[in-house]
Amino acid sequence: MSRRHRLSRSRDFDAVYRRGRSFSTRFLVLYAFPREDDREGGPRLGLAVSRKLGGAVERNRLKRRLRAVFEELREGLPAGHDYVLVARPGLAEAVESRGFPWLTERVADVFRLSAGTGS
RNA sequence: CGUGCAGGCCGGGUGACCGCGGGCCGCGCGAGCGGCUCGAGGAAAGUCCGGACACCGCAGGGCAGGACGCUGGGGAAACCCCAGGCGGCGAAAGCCGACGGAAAGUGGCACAGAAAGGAGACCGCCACCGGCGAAACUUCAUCUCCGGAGACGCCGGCGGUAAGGGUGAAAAGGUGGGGUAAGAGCCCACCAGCGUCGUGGUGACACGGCGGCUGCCAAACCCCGUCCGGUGCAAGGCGAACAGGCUCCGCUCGUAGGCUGCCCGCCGAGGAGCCGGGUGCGCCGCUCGAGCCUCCGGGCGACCGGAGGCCCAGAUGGAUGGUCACCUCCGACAGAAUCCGGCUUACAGGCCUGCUACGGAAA
RNA sequence: GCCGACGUAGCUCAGCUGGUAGAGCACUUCACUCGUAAUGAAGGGGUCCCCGGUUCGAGUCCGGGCGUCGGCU
Repeated sequence: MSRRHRLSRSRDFDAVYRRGRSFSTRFLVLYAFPREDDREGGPRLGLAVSRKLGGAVERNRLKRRLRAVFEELREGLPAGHDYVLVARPGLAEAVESRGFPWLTERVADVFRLSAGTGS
């Protein structure tokens, strides 16, 4: 997942949080926001994994897996959108016990929610 | 071989496909593409010590404050390491120890207890003096009666003592003997501690002789010795962006203010507050360093010296992942953010070397 | 990443120079009331965050660990 598909600036995060819509499930919260200046570029993702989720190793591993999932799903997402995916407590343990395909499904769920409302 | 102890090391590997960050080279005006190569740890952690480095205009002196504390050595330094001493634990190998000074001063030792440290004593014990005492006892005088003195007991006085006394964490060196009216390092032997002299050792200290007489607490204040300016890469530098108004203090009397707390000393023309506006970005610092590996030499060792070789993460929303296969069952703690040296804490499993005692086996 | 503060009863906090832990609210019981509240009286409740060390003795002093909350771009 290259840099052009990530959110890289604090102001981008602020914009998504403040002006985007949010969708939540048991383990994930997704903020979605359509960019105004660039409607043709690919979707971009930012991640938020707080220290409540665990230590640095655990949080890094979780972020890698979420990026891998995003990479799989990216083709099916609408262009010109910025997303911030927030992990909720318990997600890391759930992934450890239920495996990567389960995580892929959960992320797909929350993205379907955002697509369903149409933005 | 098993248990125990010490030291050192590893802490997933191989292959396939799809991906990520840095550097170099090539192509392209450019976004980028292709190739090669490198890409987390022994603790990267906690941020507990010590530095390097940077800024605070120059860091100057003193006080205050803080840190450390057996000896010698190593090291840039250290709440670090090595060797040794002393003390404690263990059957041993070995392990642990903030381990200067209580004979400089101040202070504390609750409750209990007579007393918690320079007071000398509440009870008790003992000598002497005085008074009282029915009988018995000893002795003097006596023919006998009567009587005197002693001993003993009680009371009072003046002294001597610290052996003993419910207590307490701790009781004025300990144990035994002599000695005495009763006692006491008063004297003696041994032991513990202190001082001093001698010998050995660089030294801590050890051993021996002599001497006097002895509580504990400095992780209580403190004394002595050594060391320390503060802040921290969110330090700091360059660029980009914004650069308006009001109020108060002061203007060269070195005053306002600054140089971490105070004083001296120095600098000294701007300083403080409120509202508004901008930034919330790019580049540098940023990784070659008290560096790593091998060999040789010195040293018990920490370590030092020399030669040769190597380049070993530099991200900036933050890079190692996903899917598989095999290795009989693959697994602990855990992720660089300026960089080093240490300490401490966490850690499945496994390997190597040496040592000790006990058990077993073989020769 | 760097720097700092705190942890004591169910809650909010005291506890100075080490001597055996308290206050307010809350809780329980009783009294007062027809009943409740308020008030009054009595009472219960603590690994002083954890592990070591110094000391005769540690909530207090000294190390180490854990947790919580702040500040700095």
